[in-house]
Amino acid sequence: MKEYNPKNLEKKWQDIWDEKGTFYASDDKSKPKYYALVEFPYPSGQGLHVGHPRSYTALDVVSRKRRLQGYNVLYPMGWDAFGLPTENFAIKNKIHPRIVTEQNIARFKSQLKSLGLSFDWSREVDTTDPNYYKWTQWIFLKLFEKGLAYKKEAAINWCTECKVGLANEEVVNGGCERCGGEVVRKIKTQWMLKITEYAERLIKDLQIVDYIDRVKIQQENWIGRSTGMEIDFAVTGGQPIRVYTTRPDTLFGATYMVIAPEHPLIEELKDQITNLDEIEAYKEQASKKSDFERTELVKEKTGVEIKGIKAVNPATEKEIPIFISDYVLISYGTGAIMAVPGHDTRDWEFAKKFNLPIIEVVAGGNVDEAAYTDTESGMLVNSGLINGLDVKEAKEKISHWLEEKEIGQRKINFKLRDWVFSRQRYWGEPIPLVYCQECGWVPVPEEELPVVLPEVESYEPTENGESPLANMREWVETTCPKCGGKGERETDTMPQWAGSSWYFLRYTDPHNDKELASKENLEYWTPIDWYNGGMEHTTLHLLYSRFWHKFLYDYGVVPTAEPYQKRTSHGMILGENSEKMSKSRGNVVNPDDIIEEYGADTLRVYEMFIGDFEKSVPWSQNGIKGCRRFLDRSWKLQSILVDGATLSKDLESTIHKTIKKVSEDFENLKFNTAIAALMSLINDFNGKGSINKAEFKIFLTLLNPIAPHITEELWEINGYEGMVTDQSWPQWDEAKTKDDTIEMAVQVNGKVRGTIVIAADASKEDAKEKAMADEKIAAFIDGKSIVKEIYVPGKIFNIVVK
RNA sequence: GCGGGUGUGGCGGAAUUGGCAGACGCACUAGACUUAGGAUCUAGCGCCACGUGCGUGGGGGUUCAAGUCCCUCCACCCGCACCA
Repeated sequence: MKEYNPKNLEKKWQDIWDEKGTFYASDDKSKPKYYALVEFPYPSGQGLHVGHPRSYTALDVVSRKRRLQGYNVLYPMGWDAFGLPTENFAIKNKIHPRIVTEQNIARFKSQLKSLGLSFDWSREVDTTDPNYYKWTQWIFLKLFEKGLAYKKEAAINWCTECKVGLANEEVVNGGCERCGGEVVRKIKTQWMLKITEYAERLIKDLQIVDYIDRVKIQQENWIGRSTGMEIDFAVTGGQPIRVYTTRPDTLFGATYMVIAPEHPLIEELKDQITNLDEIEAYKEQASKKSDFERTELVKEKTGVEIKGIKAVNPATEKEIPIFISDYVLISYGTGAIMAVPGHDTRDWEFAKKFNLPIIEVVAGGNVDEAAYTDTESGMLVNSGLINGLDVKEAKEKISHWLEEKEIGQRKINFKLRDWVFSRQRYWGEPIPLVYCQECGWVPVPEEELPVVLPEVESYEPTENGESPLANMREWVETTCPKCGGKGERETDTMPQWAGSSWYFLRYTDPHNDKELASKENLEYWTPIDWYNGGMEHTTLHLLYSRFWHKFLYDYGVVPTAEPYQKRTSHGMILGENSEKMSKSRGNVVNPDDIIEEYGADTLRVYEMFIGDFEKSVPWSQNGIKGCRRFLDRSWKLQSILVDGATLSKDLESTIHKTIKKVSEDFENLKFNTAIAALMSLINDFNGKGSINKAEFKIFLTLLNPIAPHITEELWEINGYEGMVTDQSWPQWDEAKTKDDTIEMAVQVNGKVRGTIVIAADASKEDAKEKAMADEKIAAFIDGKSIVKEIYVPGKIFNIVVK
């Protein structure tokens, strides 16, 4: 028997698969299709992380199994290659981001190939390829055409030292990550996409897809639909302030108002405000904080009363003070709230600090101690016309009253905000618009796409916060496509999310230069049958891509309302010390090293066996060794291999059970227990001392999706016909998975006191007879009287005694 | 803070969804083989006070029966919109 040498045999099979195009999806549409998708990676300079293969191997297992089941499988891979780290690396090392990207992709690709993943490499896509981003730009133009892209002022993080716009991640403790300089929020006009227009459908259509619950819940909460009221509060000497509240029932308890520091009211009423200096100083301070910092409850509430103006509570008709405070965000609701300290925790804390009156309007708690926020029980008090009602009734009645008086209207609100789509960066898709003094923003004609990124020497940020492209006057200055006059190109680029919002469509027809993909191919391949990816993409990537897909559906480009039929999520792989793997922690494991030492099959088995697929799990070098041992034992089965075309009697039932277990576990992300079942099967083979060819064949086929190289090799050297990839998935006979006799636990007063061997369908009488015959069990019953007997056939027999 | 999630041996985990807690693997211990062992094989392996004992983050409850259901408390992890 040859030795198991993964290094040689894995390369051998990878070359064979490549040469034969074994895993190319066919465009022959007569076969049933299966589209499996994993998130394409950002090809970072660090190379592949051991976390990547967890997801990729999982759906590789599913894809390989589907092929054996006769499906035409599309399992593609590509590169989400625009992005900040590449650009920063390029600036720092004076290499063009194009070159950096190419190098990183080459590295990633060779690493992925060495894992033996069954990707269809003929359909590889790269978001930075002009032939690809042509269509990203095309989609943007369609969004623009339909009025879903618009310009709006929005805040960016601005480093006052480097004079650069920063990503949130580049802001560390309020300072610039690179220079430590002060970071403020600077207002810039930015392109926005109206994802909020799709908010309702993005929630509703979660009902028609099969996503794991926590993904659905997180998306729903992120979209944050709430029903409430907008209510106008009169202001002395000015226009009324409109607030949004989900608790109109507490209106009588509103003892002051708070507006966000950015609220336009301050500008409007600045002539009447007597402490404008103080207000401006507070605004200045607030501009330095992110929304996240501002809403943290742990910190002390801050704010300033706006002196010189007052609001009037429309229910009590009392004058109440108006504050500005940074705990109210301009981006949610109307940017102003009615504060009800008795029944909102944040308002309560603010009221305590500024000594404002707290009025109880829902009885049930103690508003001197804490805000009473319960909406289930509790009755309205101190509330005029709604006294004595419960919260639900009160909401209805006060809403009606406000509508009649025309000072309030019902309003559905979303936490979801529109998508800030501009970046002042070089390494992204140019936004294909031209600004003309005469015509305004004009789209670049479709036939002129792609608008290619200009190749230049310097892509460093500009002094004033504009994109690096703004310095490239030759590129910027153009003619207006509409009137032919002078025009200037938009110099902001798209965020990295753009390219990843539709990449899965391109895989169906990656070389098409007429459309983003042909109708026939989209009809055949979409929707994606199974999409696996990280939980960290649940609220952004997943939502953005669903939004684009729905837009394309409305536009008539794609045939389905939802892109992904099924979505699952894998847990993170942590370092051996249970902390997140990172260079700075020094706990990074490089998959190349594992493949070098143990082989790709061992790494694949390990990543699938390591633990519950959906949970995060620490890396373990010892665990790797155990998985290599499993493959060694699989290899050594050859030494006990004998002839035989049918399953031997004593292994038949075990094998059928294992086929069932493995088949089902692969469908349910339970790769760990599937592998455990295969390990047990090996133990059974070794226990018996021999394995025949029919049995070995099934074993190899079951193991193949997880460990494809070793199984092909064993298939070949033991004289089986063809390749494992040409076989069909084994079937199990349900009848043969059922045991005739079982060992049943017998309990006395709920505690197991012994077991009996009994027919699976035995009667209670049989069970009792057997149980009483058992000395140990009998001893526990002896001298006591039987009160109750619970017999659950096939499961348990419990005797209750007194 | 808001939203989501997770707590089971020394470790990763399993448990047909209310029915024998600890499958499978790692680590460890003993033995075999061996010139050798970080190889291989065999056996053992939750805890202790060794009992009709205890045990699934803590406390309480429902049930003949609870890791699983209910209440409550605690700890940890992930996301928070310009990282991908």
